[in-house]
Amino acid sequence: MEIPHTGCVSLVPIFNHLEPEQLAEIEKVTFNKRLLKGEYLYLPEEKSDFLYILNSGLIRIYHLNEGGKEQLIRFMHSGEFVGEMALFQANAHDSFAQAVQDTSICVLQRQDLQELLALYPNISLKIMEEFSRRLQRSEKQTTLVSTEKVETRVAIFLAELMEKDNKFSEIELPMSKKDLASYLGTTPETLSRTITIFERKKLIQKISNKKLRILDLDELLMI
Amino acid sequence: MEIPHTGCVSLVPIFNHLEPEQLAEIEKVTFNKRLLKGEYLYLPEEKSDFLYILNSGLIRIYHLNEGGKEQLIRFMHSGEFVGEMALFQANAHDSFAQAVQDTSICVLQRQDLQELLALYPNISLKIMEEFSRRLQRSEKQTTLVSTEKVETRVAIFLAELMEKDNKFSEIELPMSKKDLASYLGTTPETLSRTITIFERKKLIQKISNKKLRILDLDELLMI
DNA sequence: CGACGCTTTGACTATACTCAACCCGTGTGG
DNA sequence: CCACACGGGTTGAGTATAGTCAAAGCGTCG
Repeated sequence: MEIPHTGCVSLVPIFNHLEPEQLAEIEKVTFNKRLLKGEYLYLPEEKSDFLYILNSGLIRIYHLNEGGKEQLIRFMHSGEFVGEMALFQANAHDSFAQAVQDTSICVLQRQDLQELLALYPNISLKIMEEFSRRLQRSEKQTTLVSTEKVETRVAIFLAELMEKDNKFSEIELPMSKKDLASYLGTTPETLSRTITIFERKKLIQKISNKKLRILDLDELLMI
Repeated sequence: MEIPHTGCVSLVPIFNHLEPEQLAEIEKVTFNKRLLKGEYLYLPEEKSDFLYILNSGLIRIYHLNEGGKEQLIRFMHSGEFVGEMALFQANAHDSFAQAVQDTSICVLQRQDLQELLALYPNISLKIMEEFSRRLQRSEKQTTLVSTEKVETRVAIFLAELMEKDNKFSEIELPMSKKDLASYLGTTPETLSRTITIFERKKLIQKISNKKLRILDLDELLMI
């Protein structure tokens, strides 16, 4: 399952300021791990001593509340890392990390990472930047979920997609509606109804299951 | 307003692994800032090049949504730091930081901090640990707010207070009910009603405005 | 083709918000 | 010292919002 020295290191943003020779050093201490669709990278309460960096594929990170309800935290894309909870903090994390496609991952051991950090302090800066981004995003998400109604949350989400991805005002939902509902702190039923309402108001237009056309961005953001 | 070399550095957790001589070095580049109750440490969109470490006092960090509704993010207590958004990330933050008491703060400039990080890599580890904790807390908060109903959120909050602070099952609310409502993603009215319901059910007992006695922790957590 | 899971729609209900009134404690000024 | 204003807190009534449950449609994969 684990094959050393796989060459994924050069692709990783947190290392992209390093010289080729330094990357080669890092290569030597990384391992590769592969997950099939549906398999888990880790489970809550697991004690894990690794930093995982996603090479290719896609990982879905979510919480489960007491009642078994899912809360999607985020997706992890190529180049992003996870596992830091276990590395920098005694506490176990409490999330699930599940591959939604076949996935390839760089694995770095705690010990090796800590040596790297001492050797190349800029790696720390990169990691802190990423943390900072994630934290900011997470705090914003809490604000959205707790102060805005579902319609507004959906509208904002669509508008943000639009900013990244605005080919002819067409956007593609980056996840299933079920996951999106969970991410936005609502249910699939309510999400579905909300999208239908937007369509009736001529704000958007369904193209296919995952694709939408934004007809009136300004009006959408007024909601 | 800003008085250099104030001696606050030795109290700061992220530096507590350093030697006295090293602390003295850091002292030289820190400044002290004082805020009166109600004053702001920073506002959203402000470009700030500083790391702030709270020496004494209390700071309230919150977001404002489009409609002007407040979302309390967290309180910053002695020894905690803030300002990292501006330091590690190009983006401006989007929160307000307001003193709720008279407050004294250590200020470190970007440049100086970066030099310190290069010199003492362990500081990075401390900061990452703290980020990690904050991120975990924030993601958990999102989950709570979006998957649990208000009763449950309040119950969990009280139970967590109890764990820290369980002198004779008496707990003291660490903030006003107004702020607590915002923190828990609800309104003061609903929070008030919820507490009254708990009291009617003999789960808790009001002692004073800020103090409660927990009568039945197990039952409370069943909700 | 059938099974499964995701999605949509409908009807009903629970939950929590809004608005308004009132209470209470504290601090200020006459 | 009292009166009053102010902000926080509580209570009530009415309503909006979104959740639940159920059924049926749709797509995809074996």
